[in-house]
Amino acid sequence: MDTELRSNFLRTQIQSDLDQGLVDRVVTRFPPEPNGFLHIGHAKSITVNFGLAQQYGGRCNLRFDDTNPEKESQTFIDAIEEDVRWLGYEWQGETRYASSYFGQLFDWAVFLIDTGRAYVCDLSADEARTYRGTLTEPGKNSPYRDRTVAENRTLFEAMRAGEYEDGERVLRAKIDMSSPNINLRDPTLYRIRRVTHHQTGDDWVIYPTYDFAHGQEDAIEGISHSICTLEFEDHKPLYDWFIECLPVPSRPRQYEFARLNVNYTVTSKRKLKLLVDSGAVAGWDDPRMPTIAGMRRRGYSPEALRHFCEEVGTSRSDGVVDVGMLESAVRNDLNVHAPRAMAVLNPLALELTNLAATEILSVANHPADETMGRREVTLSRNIWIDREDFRQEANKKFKRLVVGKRVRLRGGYVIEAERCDVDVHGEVTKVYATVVPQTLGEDPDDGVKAKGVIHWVDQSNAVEAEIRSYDRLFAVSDPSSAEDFDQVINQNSLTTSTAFLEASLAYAVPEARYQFEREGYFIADRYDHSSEQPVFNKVIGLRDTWVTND
RNA sequence: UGGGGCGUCGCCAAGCGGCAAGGCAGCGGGUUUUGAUCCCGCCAUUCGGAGGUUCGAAUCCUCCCGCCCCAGCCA
Repeated sequence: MDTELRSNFLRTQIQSDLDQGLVDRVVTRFPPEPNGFLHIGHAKSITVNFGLAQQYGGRCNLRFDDTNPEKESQTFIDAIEEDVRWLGYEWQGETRYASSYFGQLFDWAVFLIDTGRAYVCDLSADEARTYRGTLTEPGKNSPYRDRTVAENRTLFEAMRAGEYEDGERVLRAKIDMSSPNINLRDPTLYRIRRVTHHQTGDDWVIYPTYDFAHGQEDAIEGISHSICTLEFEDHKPLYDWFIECLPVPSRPRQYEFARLNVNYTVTSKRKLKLLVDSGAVAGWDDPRMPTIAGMRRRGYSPEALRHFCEEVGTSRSDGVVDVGMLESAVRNDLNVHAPRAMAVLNPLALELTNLAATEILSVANHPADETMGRREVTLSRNIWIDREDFRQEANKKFKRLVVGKRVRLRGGYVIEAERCDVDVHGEVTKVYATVVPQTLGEDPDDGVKAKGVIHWVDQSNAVEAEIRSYDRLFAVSDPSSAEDFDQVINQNSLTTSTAFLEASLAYAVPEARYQFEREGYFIADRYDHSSEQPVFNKVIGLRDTWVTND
């Protein structure tokens, strides 16, 4: 699956910067906060940042933006690193942490104080909000705004030394309380938080805010293009203000793109956490979750995800991508890479009354790729077929087995149904059929061709397996607009059943993907599958254009 | 009613003054031992709207309309 690189504003910008000699090397970074698992929106950001670096021969860093220890943890750091690698990317050098720059950031805060550009403010959070004004009214200066440099230094050192309670004081930039851009109304640079940090332990009781940290982190790492999402555009003047006021080692530039939205799913860490905490799903990596770990367990491949992100494009206009586009990318990849096998999910017994002895058939593992080889499949007198593939009578549109009619057993013979057993409820319990001789690889001599092809599994060595079929987690296209998740969650998003697999599938390893012919794509569960107790997750069904009107 | 963005086919999205790419979905037809795949064809005289500049505008200018973001000591 070749992915054409299409033009977008970021590539145009970078190409221009390179051509004009504004930058000599592209350096990007993927900067997640370790407060949850990565989701499809992050996958987009990852492909954008690592992809750009790759395309232009540059580098991309992985940096944890860990400036708010309250919600962060090592667990998330580990999961995120694994996700990035699994997606197929390797970052430059060691993993970076905003927290490893805390010392430098503190010194720069002092520099701002010394140059009269920052002050310690004693206003409470509520008071500060009042002073900030509103969208249409300017704010008022804090009564602490004109403290002397000396006083500010003393107070800020005392904040660091832990002499004040959480929230008692903050360090703020002195910019413009009447700016129409609220981010410039003396934003907070440091706040007091007596929280043990997952990286720095109890070294600090004050932590820098995102605004004061991010640009400087970029400058320290020599980031040339700091790419983020649209909602940070209003922060750019502040980002630039710090870069210009501080003796930073480089001059990074921020660029913003529209975040990825996909219908029938949510891409908000807060909402995903809600799903996990409420027990609506089994965890962050539940196959129904739009997290990278969830999609991995579901059976989506890194290639499919990368291709999807490229196909969707990167622009500055908000939009909602149809989940069908993601599914298309998944099917596309699986169609090419997944070996075929047979499994019967809804078994109905069928006896081949004229089959004398068990035969061994050679079946191709892929209809269009002979390099995937062939496998041997046994055919015995008793086999399983799918209940949906048999009818006592049907119209001409039905291309499966009907009493008195013929179908071909995939990879095997054409058979003809003679009769069937029916129980007291009218349900078919067993089908009897005969093998039409001389039909291995050729049509019947009598000219009566098979109506279609059905899959089957030999009863004599069938492997029993648990099948977990997934449907979309939400019943509505825009679940994020709902006030209450309970209203929009699809209560039947998981269905478990037992299936019979062809014998060769007993050797499937965890995370191996197959197409169970005519059923869909399946993956051996990463955690629960074993040869003794096979467990397969349904990745996605085959495209189905069959109109059920017969 | 302040500031910042965005509006090109049902959904994404190229295009950057020279006469509307591509993908997804959809619709026809062909091939097929998967109702899959594959193949062929169709699918915006028109770019939120109205004016204007120009030989020529989706691309430039003006006004209007619609949608998104910002008032965390979150990121």
